[in-house]
Amino acid sequence: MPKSRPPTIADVARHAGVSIATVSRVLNGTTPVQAEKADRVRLAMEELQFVPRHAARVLASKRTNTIGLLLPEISGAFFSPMLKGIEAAAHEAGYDLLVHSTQQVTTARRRLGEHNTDGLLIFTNSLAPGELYRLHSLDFPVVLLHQIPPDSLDIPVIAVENKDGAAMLIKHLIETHGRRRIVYLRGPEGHEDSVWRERGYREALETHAIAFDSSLITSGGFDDEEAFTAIQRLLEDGIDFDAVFAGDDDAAIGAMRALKLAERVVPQDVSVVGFDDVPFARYLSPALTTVRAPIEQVGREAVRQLTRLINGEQAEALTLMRTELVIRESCGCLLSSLQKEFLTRAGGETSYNESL
Amino acid sequence: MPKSRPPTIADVARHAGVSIATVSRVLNGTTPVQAEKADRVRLAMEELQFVPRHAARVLASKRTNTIGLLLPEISGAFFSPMLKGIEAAAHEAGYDLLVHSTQQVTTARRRLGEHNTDGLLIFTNSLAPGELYRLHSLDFPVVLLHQIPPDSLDIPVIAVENKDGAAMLIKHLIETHGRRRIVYLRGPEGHEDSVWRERGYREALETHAIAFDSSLITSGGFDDEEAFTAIQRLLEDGIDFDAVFAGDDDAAIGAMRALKLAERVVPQDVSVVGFDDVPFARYLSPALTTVRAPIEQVGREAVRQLTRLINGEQAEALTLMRTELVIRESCGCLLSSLQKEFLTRAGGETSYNESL
DNA sequence: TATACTCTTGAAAACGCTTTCAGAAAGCGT
DNA sequence: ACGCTTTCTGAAAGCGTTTTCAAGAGTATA
Repeated sequence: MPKSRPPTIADVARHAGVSIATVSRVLNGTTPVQAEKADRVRLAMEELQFVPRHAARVLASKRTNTIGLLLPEISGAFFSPMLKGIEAAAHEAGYDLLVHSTQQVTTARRRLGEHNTDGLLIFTNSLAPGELYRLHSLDFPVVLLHQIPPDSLDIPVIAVENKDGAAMLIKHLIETHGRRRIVYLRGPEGHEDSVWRERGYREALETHAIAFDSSLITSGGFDDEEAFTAIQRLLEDGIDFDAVFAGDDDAAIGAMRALKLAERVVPQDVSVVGFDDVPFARYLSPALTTVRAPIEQVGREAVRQLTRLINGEQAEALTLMRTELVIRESCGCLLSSLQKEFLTRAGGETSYNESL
Repeated sequence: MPKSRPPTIADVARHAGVSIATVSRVLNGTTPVQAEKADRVRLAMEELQFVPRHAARVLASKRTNTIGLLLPEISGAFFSPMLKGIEAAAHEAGYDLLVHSTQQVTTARRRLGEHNTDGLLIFTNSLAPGELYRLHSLDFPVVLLHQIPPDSLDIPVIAVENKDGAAMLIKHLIETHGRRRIVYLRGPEGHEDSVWRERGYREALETHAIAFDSSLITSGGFDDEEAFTAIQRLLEDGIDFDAVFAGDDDAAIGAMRALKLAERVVPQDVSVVGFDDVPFARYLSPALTTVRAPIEQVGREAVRQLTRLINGEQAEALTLMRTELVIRESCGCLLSSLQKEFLTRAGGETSYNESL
């Protein structure tokens, strides 16, 4: 047995006594094949342990059956559910998933594009605009996640209802807890989500005739460390505030840490709310009040729109996934009896009165 | 301009006045090319916006420059840092990353293997043994993460020092906090990590001459829900215990929840410790004492070993990454003053005495 | 019985690169 | 000048599929 190279379609054909074209046909089900022959082919494939070479199929058929995912970095609690949704949906649609993170120097890296994928999912600003233009001009299927396309290029976008979510949150803080001086911890520069959350924030303020105070806006960077220092700075500067709307849940953690360190009790002294409702949000203490963004769904929906594009169908220009207010404790609500005890202040100070 | 198909190497060659072989050579740097010609080629590539088709290269060169990652499911706090390490290392080594989760029915799915990757990273038991045998018999590069190969096949393994980590943890519980009836929440059936952690647990018990009590061992499934019900069952059954060693941090969360619900205070009544030190561990309250597993490093190391295998070099048969004890509060240690207040029991019962 | 279809099938032409192979050009020692 | 290397280059042969295209075998129609 000198010939130990993996079997090809030709080997299968010989073994089954048919032509390679026929093997290809039973492989792809493109054209009917006489039942008995098809069985012989299948048997031969089984016996030879034949696995078609992906590259050859791609080269011949011009379809990669692969979609690419581009993201700025792999981190934060947000990432995992999104990837889960994307992977699952891609799988179901029969696509493989190629993942690239662009946090590192992209120079000289084999890029994701027409040459190795059928379409691209692009998260936030993980791709240079130039490349985006190039792909667009090629009519290459692309879907943006949490990012509006530059120059209103007609590229489908999937995002969550940031503005509404933020507005609900702020409204709750104002109406239920009487907060009026609410800090907004903005996300990273140029981040779409952050911009819309700020609009929701302002809208809610306006509704309640509370003047916008720019000294209450600072950057928290969707990151717990950054949020931590941001709140510390506010405290040092003696800025007066009674609530913090963190740009996302990760930032909320940082905010809570800074407040605890400064002996400001959450939620009695200061309410803290986040955004996303990542898995650990409910396990913080106090449990984080936040807005649930259907992260996994966003991933699934993105794949759905992308496959449409790939199939030459029309895709939704903008898909906004509904967000939902998740009220827990960090705003001041809903202290379950078993956790209330932990919240009672040591020195016997005013213990919190359940507001619901 | 009727010809709008993407340019091929032939177009570039024509445009630069050289043969396609030469273009290929400047593309890959395989053979020296006259400087002036090389420049012409590069210029032509630039002008035509030439991007080599991945499939064609793979087909011709038999190298995919892609590695595959197979995992049971995308979830848990553990996942994200591991993927981060893998992606980064793969990127640095010049490989693309194909991700497959096998949580769903794998039937009829285009699989990962020789036909579309140069090597595979296999996490826990995300691959049927039969397929593993097949790949091994083909000498296909494979590295296992957190899983010992069946029948001691010579497949490299990357794992963390589970036994030592667990032993350190249990030792700490016994020596520093005087715990003697320590529950062990085992991970999912057949999970390698879990087995070794149990060995560490037993070893530590033995060292301190504490008899092993099988009624203290139950399954927590590396999952917060499962751990929750497991602890509840223990409580209902009236099993007496003063500490819980959760199989991992996710399970620790579930355990803490169940204990709180049963009004057993952590860490005063019961110490709880986890394993992994996932990002949120420090933010739980009380902050989780656990063992730090260098998850991201595991990912990087796995890629390193895999690329060795791909390059025909020898790989390390077993790489055990060092673990490190992370002492926080849930064992009973280190109550920072600002969090102590939250731990004081409501009814004015014995407040905890700092043990450090 | 001839005519026109409908089904199946195989031969062969792509698909876009890499890589061997041999030859041309250039450099070198004598 | 003469052979001998050493460099560089192009022609052409794959790589393993899919996909025409045309033809053969039946079947139904006339």
